Amino acid sequence: MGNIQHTEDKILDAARQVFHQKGFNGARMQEIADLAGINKALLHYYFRNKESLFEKIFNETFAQIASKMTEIFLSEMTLTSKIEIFVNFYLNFISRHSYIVQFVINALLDKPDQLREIILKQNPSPELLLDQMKNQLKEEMGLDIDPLHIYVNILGLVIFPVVAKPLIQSIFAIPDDRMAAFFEQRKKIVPIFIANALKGYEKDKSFV
Amino acid sequence: MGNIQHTEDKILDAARQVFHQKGFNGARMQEIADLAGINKALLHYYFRNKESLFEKIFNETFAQIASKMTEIFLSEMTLTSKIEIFVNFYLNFISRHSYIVQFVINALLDKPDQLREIILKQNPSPELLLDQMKNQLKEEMGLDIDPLHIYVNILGLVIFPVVAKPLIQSIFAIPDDRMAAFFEQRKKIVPIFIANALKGYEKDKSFV
DNA sequence: CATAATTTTGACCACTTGGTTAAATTATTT
DNA sequence: AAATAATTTAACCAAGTGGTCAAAATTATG
Repeated sequence: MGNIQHTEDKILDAARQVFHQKGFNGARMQEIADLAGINKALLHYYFRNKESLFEKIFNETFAQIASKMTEIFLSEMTLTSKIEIFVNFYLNFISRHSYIVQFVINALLDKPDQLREIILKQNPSPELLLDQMKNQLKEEMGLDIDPLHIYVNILGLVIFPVVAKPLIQSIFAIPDDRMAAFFEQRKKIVPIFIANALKGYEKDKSFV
Repeated sequence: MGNIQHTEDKILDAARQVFHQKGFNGARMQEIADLAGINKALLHYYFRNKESLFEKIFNETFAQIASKMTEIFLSEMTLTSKIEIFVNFYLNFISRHSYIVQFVINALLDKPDQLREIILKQNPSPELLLDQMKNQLKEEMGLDIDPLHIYVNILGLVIFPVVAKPLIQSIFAIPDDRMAAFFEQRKKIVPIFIANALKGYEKDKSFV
């Protein structure tokens, strides 16, 4: 029947799939059109250009992963629990949608300046996240560390392995099944790793 | 004059610069030629195509960072010292050559399959690195953990922040000088973070 | 010096790609 | 039903890109 909702959704579904798999540069407008079962001109009828279509997909994707992070870290739990839940959730999420991490990192490296603008528009509440973590570090563990370090460390431990996976597999010649087991182990090892690390810092000494 | 060494080196210098800054897809053969002060046809006279030129640059770049890592971790020191030295060296190295990390990650995401082949040709000694770390974990700390986790954790803590830098800066609206200070702090915080983490694991309990 | 080999160049080509245009089809309004 | 608006299509275009080729310039060789 060619109502708008129908066509626009088909386009967004197709664009999501292609952008996620191939990134901005690798994606072809023709491929998105084909996948949506429409003409390339119609694609430009609905979305002015590649940039704007990409921006839409990037926004929803980024919001998807950022919102869960915000939800967990703004909830009412001990910091240790939050970290354990966060790590578990993301390692699970990532193992089912590994392309999403690669998609975001790829976009990040490809067009950091455009992303800056895009992300600023989303306007989440980053200060809240920092304050909350800072308080919990101080009150629950007696630590005076810039909370940004902790966030960055957590994310590095979770995200980096996914990005580096192909490299690691090549270098150490690890078969797929052992690699899957490796990522499974990380759900146990990483939260302990972080908890230990925090426990070990000298109390009441500033690291900022 | 026009001896081979001269022209070929000029090409490689130009290619290195352009590939490092813009990655494989972003690089233009014309730009490399211009930067080398030669004709585009001459570029193809010396290097069959873009792929082979890129491969050459990637190889030397990757070897450059991998060799230092091998050197440190195969040396005769306690594991704790190695980690501290490694983290310090790489945070310094990266702060002066941040594009190199981005270049490798970018290549990794862009063409993981080609990289697999390229890296396999380099044939370093990854098993040695694993064995050495495994022994030191066991003998110096009484830990029975897959050493790969530790390497991945270390690299994640060092590399991820560099890749995510623009994202972090946007989200938390951090000015350049505070960001530089942040990376400076990491030289102190990260080695402690890792050392604490390892110290905290229960002795003689297997985590593999 | 003449001839061959090597290096360098300008012009050119095939192909990809994001984007446009004018016409055709379908839906909506009067 | 006629006119107007919205949606869809086929054909086309301009710019960019990696790569080629034949000829010219330079260098090496007998």
